[in-house]
Amino acid sequence: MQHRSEETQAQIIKSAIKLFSAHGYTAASVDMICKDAGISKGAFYHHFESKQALFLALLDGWLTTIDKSVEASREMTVPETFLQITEAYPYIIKTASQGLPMFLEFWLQASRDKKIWQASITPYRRYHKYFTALIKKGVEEGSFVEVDPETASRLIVSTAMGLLLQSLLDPNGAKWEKVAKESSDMLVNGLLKK
Amino acid sequence: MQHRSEETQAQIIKSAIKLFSAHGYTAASVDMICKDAGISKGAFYHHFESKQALFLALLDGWLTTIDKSVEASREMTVPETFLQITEAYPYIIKTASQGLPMFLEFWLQASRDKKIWQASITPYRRYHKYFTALIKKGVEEGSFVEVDPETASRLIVSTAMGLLLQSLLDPNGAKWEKVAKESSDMLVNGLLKK
DNA sequence: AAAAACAAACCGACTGGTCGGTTTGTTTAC
DNA sequence: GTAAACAAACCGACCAGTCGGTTTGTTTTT
Repeated sequence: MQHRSEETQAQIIKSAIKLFSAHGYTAASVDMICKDAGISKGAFYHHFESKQALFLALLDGWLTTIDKSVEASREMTVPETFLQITEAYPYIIKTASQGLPMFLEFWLQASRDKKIWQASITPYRRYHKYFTALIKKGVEEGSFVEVDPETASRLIVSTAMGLLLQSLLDPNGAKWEKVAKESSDMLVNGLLKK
Repeated sequence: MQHRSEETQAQIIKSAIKLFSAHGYTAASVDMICKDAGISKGAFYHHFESKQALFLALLDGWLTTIDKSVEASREMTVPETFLQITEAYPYIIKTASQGLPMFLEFWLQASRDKKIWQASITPYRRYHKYFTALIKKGVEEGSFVEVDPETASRLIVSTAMGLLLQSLLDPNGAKWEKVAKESSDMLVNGLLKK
């Protein structure tokens, strides 16, 4: 009986991502999600306590994905890590363009909803801390120029987010993958010691 | 009767900004806006054709504000303009912290609604063009290092937006005014020829 | 091995309430 | 007096969430 249950839950999540992205958290109704997932409302409330609980589950899944990719880069040296991130940008842009409205939705909900805010802010601060430590290590190693790791971390994250936002607003306004690659090159070049 | 009418309209807009920011476009109802503005629904629909029309009016007003500040910097030299922007960051951060969810709301709605998208994308492209031309001029003048003006423009806008976003998510997580100042210093220093 | 007992998964009609928008009637200004 | 400005009652559609009942699969008993 477990297999069917898992499948249903996966289908709900899949439809939820699709519909929250397309219409927003408020506008995407539970009825819509159920219809899209091909299940009943009863099944929905069997798997999730509330609409918000589903949203939090989505957030959790998304964070797990990021955690995995961060974990994967744990073994590398500092410049290697940054090189990897730089090279991953086009891929991120490409894949994020679909999930991005969803990401923005998290952001917006977090700024309004205490529960969602707390679920968002902890991992955000954790990533920031990790990034800052990485840069600090790079500076201490001598592979980076002397910068304030705290600020540099915020700057890098800002760039990534800003580019994603722009690519969301105007997908055909520029070759975003190219812009992303060049932008991060500019940033990293300014950071790496020659 | 014109005076009272203008006052009512101004009150509707004021309440709309407040409530759209606080609850989002969908969640902020016309009833809520009317109640907050201290008017009736009849008065609302006398002044605005629809909820969306009000939203577009808000966008229009916001764009006019930006236009004015861009116009004000038309007279300056290129490095002067950038210096001004750099110094304006703390002010922007400070004032935007309340209006930012509204700004994000525009973004999100634009990614879903054709009408709002068209009202957003034209000025966005115009600003980008203006910014690119500014950097190009700076490069040609010799005051900037050799960069692709297109990319540099996107990068600068990205940084600004990313910082605003981060400050929205975690207002007390950092001294954002300081981070903004330092970040733009980093960027401009990398751009200006010494 | 078959029946009985059980529990998880699921269904869909229903509820109380809210939504954007309309209609109808009243007030206010000129 | 008449037209713009506003108020209030109202409409059908839709919302998140509930609930009594049904199906489906597993475990226990015989």
